[in-house]
Amino acid sequence: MSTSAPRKSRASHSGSRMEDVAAMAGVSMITVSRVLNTPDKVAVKTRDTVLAAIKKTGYVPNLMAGSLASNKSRIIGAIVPTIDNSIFADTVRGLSDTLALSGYQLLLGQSNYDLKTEESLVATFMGRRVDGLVLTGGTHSTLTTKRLRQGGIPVVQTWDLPKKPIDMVAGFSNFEAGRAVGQYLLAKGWRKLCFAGGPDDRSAARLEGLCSAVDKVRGAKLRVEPLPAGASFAGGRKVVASLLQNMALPDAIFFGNDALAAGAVMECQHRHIAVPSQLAIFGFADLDIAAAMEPALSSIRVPTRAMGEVAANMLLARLKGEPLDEPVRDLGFELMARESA
Amino acid sequence: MSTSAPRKSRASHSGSRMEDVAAMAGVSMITVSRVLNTPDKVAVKTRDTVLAAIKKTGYVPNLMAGSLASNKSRIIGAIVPTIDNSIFADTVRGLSDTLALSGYQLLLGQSNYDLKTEESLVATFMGRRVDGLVLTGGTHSTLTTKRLRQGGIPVVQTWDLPKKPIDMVAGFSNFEAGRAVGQYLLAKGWRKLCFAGGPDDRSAARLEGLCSAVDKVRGAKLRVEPLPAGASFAGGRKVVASLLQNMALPDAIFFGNDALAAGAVMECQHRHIAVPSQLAIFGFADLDIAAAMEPALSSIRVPTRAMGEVAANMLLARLKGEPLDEPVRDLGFELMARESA
DNA sequence: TGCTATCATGTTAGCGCTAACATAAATTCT
DNA sequence: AGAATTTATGTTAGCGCTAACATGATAGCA
Repeated sequence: MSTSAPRKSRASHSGSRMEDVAAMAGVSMITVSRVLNTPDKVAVKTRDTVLAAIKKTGYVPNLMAGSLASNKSRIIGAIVPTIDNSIFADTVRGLSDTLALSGYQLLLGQSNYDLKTEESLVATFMGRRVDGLVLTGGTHSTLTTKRLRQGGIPVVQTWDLPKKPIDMVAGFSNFEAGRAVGQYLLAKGWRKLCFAGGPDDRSAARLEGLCSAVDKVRGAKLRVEPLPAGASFAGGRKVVASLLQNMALPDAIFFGNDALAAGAVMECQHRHIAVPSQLAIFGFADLDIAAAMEPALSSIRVPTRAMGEVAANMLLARLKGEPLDEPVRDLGFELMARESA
Repeated sequence: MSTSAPRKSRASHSGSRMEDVAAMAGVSMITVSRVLNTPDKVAVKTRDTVLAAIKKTGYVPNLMAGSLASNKSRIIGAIVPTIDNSIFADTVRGLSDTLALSGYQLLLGQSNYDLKTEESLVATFMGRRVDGLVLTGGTHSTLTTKRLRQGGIPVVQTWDLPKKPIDMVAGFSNFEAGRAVGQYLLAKGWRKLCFAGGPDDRSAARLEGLCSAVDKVRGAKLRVEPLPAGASFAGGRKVVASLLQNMALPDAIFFGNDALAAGAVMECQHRHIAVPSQLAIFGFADLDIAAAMEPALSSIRVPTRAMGEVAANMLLARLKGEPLDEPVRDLGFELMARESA
């Protein structure tokens, strides 16, 4: 019989607490805690009594209190430029699925391609004591980088291969991807190339790669068509339309995204421009639509989901204290040569 | 001069704590707390001193500790079937953006269309003491419903109009959407209709609506082509191919998703089936591609992003203690009549 | 000028849980 | 059998912060 003191002042909304369960089961609080966290360390009989008490009281453990006491939140923060872009969504899904298997939750933030926003998200996430952090890309504000280097929590950068990683990396080389596309298009004989992509640093890296290929071939020219962030079919159509209007139709366009590229193909069909003979179109990310449409879209297949999974596994390994053989993993990409280029 | 006792035993990884900042600024901890949470209640001069101390120490407040003490987490939980479907991604984005404006973060969970998974996510989220919860759809396990009704936290259901809402709703009627499509297709003279959609309850509601329209018209027939969850262009192509193979091509198909519908259109183009004269195709969700493709896809425009925004605002209002005039909001839908049907 | 209202800050007492150490009981070993 | 180990449970002391109340200083008003 225990003297369970009734709840004092500041009552929370919540129902029963661990104390109530412990009282009902006739054990101490720590035993209840152990039943929940390390059941193996509790005798089967005791465990069953406690479990019964939990069920009876409808006890829901307060994980925030647990996190504070143990200094482990079981939350991983992830920051993506935007979630309404299916390519990042796939990475988030890979992350979320893998983390869920180990009982971790995902706190999601969107930077909207803005380093300042990312900076404040990182600060908030650190304040919430996330156990780990996943970032998109390799470019961050100096404050962000500094905080993360000092913070002592594991960090994975994805979607690129930064030269000076903060900690771990699960990505691929945007530069090499751009170069591969350049070499491919040039090998096919096209000389007037066009790059139509967003303003972010990963697009920039692909553009650099493309440039490096173009620079190697005499007579090859490159035009850059800057696009706002956020890919859309309509955007792709517009690019073709405006290029045509300016009498500046190139031989081939490398888009920052398959949605843009697909839109461009649609515009070409509308205007009876033959793809690829009159205009070759190359996409990026190898979305579902790329292989499904006609003409099928040539594209770069990127390990979208794998980056999320690998990032999650790297974090989990680190959190378990396992040594990591390879903190920087290049997951590669694949050039999918199809009909459109 | 304050006697700042050095940190005792169980040291956490973290840097400075509120105590250190308070000591440096020569004030009590609660003043630091107020500078952070209710700056208006602190004299400007004191505030500046404290702010300077915060900057100097690089103090990052431990939000978990704050949450525990105040019983407010500033975290909203959201559960979607899957994030890699752009339609839910839009809702998540609306949520996240709106919540961020008020300093709330989003804890994201994926149910994979499984009520048991949803149930355990709800339990975890409640354990984390989220301040509010956003659910997709109106069908949940009885335990989930019970827990949420008792839990006392604000809940918003989205993407449907449940008959017995748990709490608040920001959705639209899938039944009415299905019926609207049925009436539209029938009015155009098509009689052999086909429904190709997923197994979830919202698809089911649309199918019911479609049925109710079909039942009213003599000679109208409906065939159901069950599809796995998860829309894809390739899936849409397959539907047409298999229907054709079985010599069972209907007059019109209502798909559960624009990606499926777009795939179907592509397959028709491939097989030289005229759309809509030989086969009408109707999509759902009015994704970007619907208006951009050719023939443009008829579809149901759904307030994807708005549902997220409205859900967020409902939660925020409730958390501020403002009374809510309309706990159930039907955000409607719009039938976009284009070329494909 | 005295008396109340307002503002600025401080003190006390937890929020609900777990780490670390302590103890008691059951087991193994020599 | 007695010491050394293992297993099962308990006790103590916080994790880092904020609510609630208390206090002292300043301003407002007749």
